[in-house]
Amino acid sequence: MEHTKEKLIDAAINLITKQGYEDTSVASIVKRANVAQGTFYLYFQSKYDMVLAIAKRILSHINEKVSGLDSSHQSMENFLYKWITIVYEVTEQNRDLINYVYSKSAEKQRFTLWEDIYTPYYNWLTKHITYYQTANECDCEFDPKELSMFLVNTVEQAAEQHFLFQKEAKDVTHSIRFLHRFLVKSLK
Amino acid sequence: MEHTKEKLIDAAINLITKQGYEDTSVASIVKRANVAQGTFYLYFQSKYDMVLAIAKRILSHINEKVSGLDSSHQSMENFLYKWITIVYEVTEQNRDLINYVYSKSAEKQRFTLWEDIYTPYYNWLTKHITYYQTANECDCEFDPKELSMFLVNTVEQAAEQHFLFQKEAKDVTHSIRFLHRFLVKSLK
Amino acid sequence: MEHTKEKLIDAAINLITKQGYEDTSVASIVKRANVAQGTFYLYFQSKYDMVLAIAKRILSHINEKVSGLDSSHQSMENFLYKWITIVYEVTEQNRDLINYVYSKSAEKQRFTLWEDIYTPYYNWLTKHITYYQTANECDCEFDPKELSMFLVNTVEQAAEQHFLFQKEAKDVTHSIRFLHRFLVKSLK
Amino acid sequence: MEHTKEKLIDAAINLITKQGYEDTSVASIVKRANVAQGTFYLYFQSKYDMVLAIAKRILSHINEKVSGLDSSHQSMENFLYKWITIVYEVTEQNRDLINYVYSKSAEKQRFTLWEDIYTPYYNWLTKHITYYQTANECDCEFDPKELSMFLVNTVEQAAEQHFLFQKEAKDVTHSIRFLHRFLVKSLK
DNA sequence: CATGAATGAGGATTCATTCAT
DNA sequence: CATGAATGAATCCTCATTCAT
Repeated sequence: MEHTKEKLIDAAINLITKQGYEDTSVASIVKRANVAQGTFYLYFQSKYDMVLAIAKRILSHINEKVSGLDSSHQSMENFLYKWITIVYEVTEQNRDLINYVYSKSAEKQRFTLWEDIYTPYYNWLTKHITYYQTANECDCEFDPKELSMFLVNTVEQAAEQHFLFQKEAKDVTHSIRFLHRFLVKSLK
Repeated sequence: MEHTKEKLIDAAINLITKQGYEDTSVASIVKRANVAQGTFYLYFQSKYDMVLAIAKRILSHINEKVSGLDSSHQSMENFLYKWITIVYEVTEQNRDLINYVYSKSAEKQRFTLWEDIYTPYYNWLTKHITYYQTANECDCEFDPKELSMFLVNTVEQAAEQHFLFQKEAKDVTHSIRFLHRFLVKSLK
Repeated sequence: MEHTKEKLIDAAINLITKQGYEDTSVASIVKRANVAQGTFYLYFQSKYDMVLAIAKRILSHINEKVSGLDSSHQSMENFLYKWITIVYEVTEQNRDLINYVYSKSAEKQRFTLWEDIYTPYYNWLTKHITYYQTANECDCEFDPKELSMFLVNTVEQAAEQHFLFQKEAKDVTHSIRFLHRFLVKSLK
Repeated sequence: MEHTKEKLIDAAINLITKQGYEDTSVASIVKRANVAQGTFYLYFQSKYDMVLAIAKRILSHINEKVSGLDSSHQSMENFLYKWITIVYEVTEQNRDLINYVYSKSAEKQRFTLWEDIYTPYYNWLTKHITYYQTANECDCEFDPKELSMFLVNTVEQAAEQHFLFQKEAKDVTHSIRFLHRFLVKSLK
């Protein structure tokens, strides 16, 4: 038995993924979740508030998957490859959602919130990059924090691009290898 | 005396840049342009149709700036630096607009239009990359077309990221240099 | 305390009867019903959808009145006279509405709906005509179904005509008698 | 070379016949007539004014066709058959237009105009009915004027009905014969 | 916790009509 | 006679949110 809040989030993710945020009404979300209109506001202060909840869930999803990755037991190349693969997986599942959250984040007022959510992710990568720099597997001239942000954005962007244009029919593996090779060359 | 269509586009860019697409009503656009509500539909079939007009204008703006760049008279490193600088400039001016157009392009139905608009840009870069590969200034193992798309997206994404987080107060030059160094390492 | 949907239908009938369908805005309907604009769409999918609801109500109104008529207990002449009288009564009450529904029914796409609504009425009359043909009170050479449709339309049309031109000031009884005599002569 | 006014009327009839009056914009009429928007108001005071012009044209069309019919040279049965046939022809050509004009006539303010237009038609039929009553071919107990109006409306209504429901696929001749037989029985 | 009817401001779009050229 | 850009009120409809039960 699922909790009502979970049902709402699931319904929302499902619909937003299909139709985008603006085209997904609260009415359609509650309908899909099989609860009453008013119930929505028992769990979220507003429609936007719900997006934050979703963003948190996605990020925790990423964190979960990513927490298995450990720099101390493998080369940077391997680490990178595994991480890229994970990002592609998560992106495929949350494509439009991520897309929306990005675009919405441009609204200055709410921007800080989004930043807060992403910061742990950046920190996680920074930690590992620092490790590889210490281990001399990664070019030390890059600032680890700057590099982390750049990498997170670039990999996500490449993944989005891949799934958006997927009619090009190049398979995921090809796309991942291209990206991996490109990044490794720079990082070494 | 400006033409009415131009007045409308100017007003729209102005407002969308400030508030985003969804939060900019046709009413506010015509008000800012000082024309009647109906006049809008003399020049655009719909609100969405206008975004396309704007997108075309931005792209032609980019094309204009970029057409001065020539691979035959300079090294790849220089070429890349100048191109990145241009992208940063244009992005600063059209930040939220570009952001919106991206997010909207995720809607599959309208996707082709967007692709049509971007294709010449990809082609332009592909041409120059091929040149540098021939001249042995660029790693030949990358597929030029794939590489072009990746670079366009990555550079735009980096620029957007920079201006979005600009409170970090790192100056543009720093950000551009970081990106340039990263890309050059891979491409060589 | 009246149900909201009834309030809306009442307001709509009232206004459409006075001003016609196209000149009656949803805004004026909700204003007259004393509910909010959005409430309208809680009960009808569209303005047109409402007309169907009204049409159904009128037809059920007719059916109610007409269901008391029974061919087995009276001559065809009496039956016809009573039926005509009922049609005149209902027409007087719903004149412009009926008029509108007819004209709108000309739109092919929505035509079937209208047909569905009217069919039971045709069937009802067909049944009684068949009875009178069997009883040899009605000319058997007419196809009962064809005749029913013709009669329904002719009687309604005559009633409409009467109330439209009523400044001619001929009284209803006169008009009904004329029609009755004309039809009876043919049917026998 | 057609006169501009004629071009406009032709375009209007064409479009209204296809889509109905309310769904036919002045813009679409002038477009089809290949003239400028403003030109429309050189020939008609308003959109409604144009409908009157059209109504006149249809009626004169009917008059033209009908003027060939003469009661003195043929039996009432023949006369009636020929007249009904003409009404069916004209109705087929002007179906939706007639439909609209009827429904619009319900608006009281403009009603007189429409009556004025139809009166000559009623008079024409009244004249011939009187003739046949004198010649003892037609039941003298019917008031000729009342009868004329009834017949005009009934025949037009039957014709409209026929073409509206034409999927029933009964051919025109069948429908005309049914009507003819019905009316003749009464009139004799 | 849950309901769902009601709200009403706000949105995009249409269109008959005008008027300066 | 003809043009066609401009008008702006009016229309239908949507939707996030509230609140009495």
